[in-house]
Amino acid sequence: MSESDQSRLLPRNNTYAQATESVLREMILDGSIGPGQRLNEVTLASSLGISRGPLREAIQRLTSEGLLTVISHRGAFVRTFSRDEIVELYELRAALELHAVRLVCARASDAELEDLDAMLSDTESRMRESTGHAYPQELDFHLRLVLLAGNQALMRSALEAHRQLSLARSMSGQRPTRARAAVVEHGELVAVLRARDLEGATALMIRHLDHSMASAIAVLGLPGDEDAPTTRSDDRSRGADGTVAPD
Amino acid sequence: MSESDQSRLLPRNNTYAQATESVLREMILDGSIGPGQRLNEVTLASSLGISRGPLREAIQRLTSEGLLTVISHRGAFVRTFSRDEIVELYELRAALELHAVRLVCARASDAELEDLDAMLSDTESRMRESTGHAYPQELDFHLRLVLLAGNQALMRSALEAHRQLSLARSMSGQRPTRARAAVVEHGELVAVLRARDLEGATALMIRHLDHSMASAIAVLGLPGDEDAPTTRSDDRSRGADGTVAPD
DNA sequence: GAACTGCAAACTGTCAACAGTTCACAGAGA
DNA sequence: TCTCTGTGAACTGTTGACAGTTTGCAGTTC
Repeated sequence: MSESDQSRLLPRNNTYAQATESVLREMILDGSIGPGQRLNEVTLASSLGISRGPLREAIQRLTSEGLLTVISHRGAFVRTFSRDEIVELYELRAALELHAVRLVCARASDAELEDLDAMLSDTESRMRESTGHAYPQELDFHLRLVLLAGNQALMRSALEAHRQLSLARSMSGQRPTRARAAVVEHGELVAVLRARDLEGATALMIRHLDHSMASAIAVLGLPGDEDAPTTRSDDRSRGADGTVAPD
Repeated sequence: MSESDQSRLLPRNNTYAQATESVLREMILDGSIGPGQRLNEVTLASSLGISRGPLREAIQRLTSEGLLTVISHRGAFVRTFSRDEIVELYELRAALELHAVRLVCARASDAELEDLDAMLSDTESRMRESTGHAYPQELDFHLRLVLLAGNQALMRSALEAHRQLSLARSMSGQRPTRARAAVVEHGELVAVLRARDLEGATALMIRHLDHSMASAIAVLGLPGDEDAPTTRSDDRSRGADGTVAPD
């Protein structure tokens, strides 16, 4: 956990509740608060330098975003995901991103697709010179693709699904293994998109998501159909840098 | 506004905040609080017999559901929709429901599809004997279809999109005009689904959603690409029974 | 008459205290 | 030794009051 929590929260967001929502989301996604862990309202509020009111509002928002689970009179817990829930999220992504592919194929300008391609090459070169597990977290390739579809409602849903999956992946302490393969598949997808080949793009996207899902589930060690991991408090088994498998 | 607001809120939900969320959502969707109208926290809280805390939590939740818009230091407003936003929501529905069609076609049992068909006939007969604008609001045909896909994440997104469109439709005081046509198209869709004709079902769904969107936009009188209607307070132009165009 | 300034009322954002529930542990009983 | 019950600490849900912002209006100036 970075020690900037006590610092001024309001330069960007003009309300403690909004600022707290951002800070909390970050803490959850980067693993500062591990999956299954409970959020103690009075401790957390005082450590953030605010009172429980704005904190509770932030918790409500993150709950409807699917990052927290709150049980009445018992508290808010960082959400954990069963194998089935992860499959469902990938199915949701397929629904959204396959439609995004259709829209992009029909609407995006050549220049926009070229930008996407350039961004991808940039990622690739940065991955080559780094140790391999530094994946740019800023804005995922898939989210950029959805952004190109030019539909805010679609983007919002996609972002939510991605955040949930990012949290789900953080349930394992594993290093990413599929980053390079994913980038290659992204490249293929952009190529067929630039050729306006909708059928090809659709097929590639389906295969890509299947690979990604298989990798995620394997990494999480959830082979069977077992139930959701129960709420284990104090499991802070993740790495310090917060990078998790992309995609 | 029904006068049950002051009555006990907690039989079903065990928290005032949860109960208030349900009550407020209903009030928004049935038009008790018109689109664009502002929610006065102290007035509303006292009329619900609670304090501002739980009310504010409910407001946060409905905001992230897309039914309210809150502006810092100015208040929460029932959301209004521009033409473009409605188009976006229909596009989102297309993404979700076309995928649902694929899943249902592959997974749903014959018995489940038969149930869906029976439900439809029931709706049809009830529509025939009523005056025509009483459409069963309980659970829309499309949502039942998504439910059959057996994916909670998908269902959640679809439900949210439907609620937003339901609110959008309530912006006009018009009676529904397309209910009968919609039911017919639903019947055709179920027929091809029962034949496991994925291509046919997809085509029908696309056409059906296009019709539905065109009707919604026409009814709302938003022909051009004009901006979002600005926040008009005190526009209570809707009918009293809360029924709005289906679909 | 129009535009600007300053003030007051109304309202939202935040806080600290109270109330009700949950949970863990100690002690009694079998 | 094990199970059950009761009690108290810890925590969440709710409340009422305080603080800061917005907004409309009155008064002033040009």
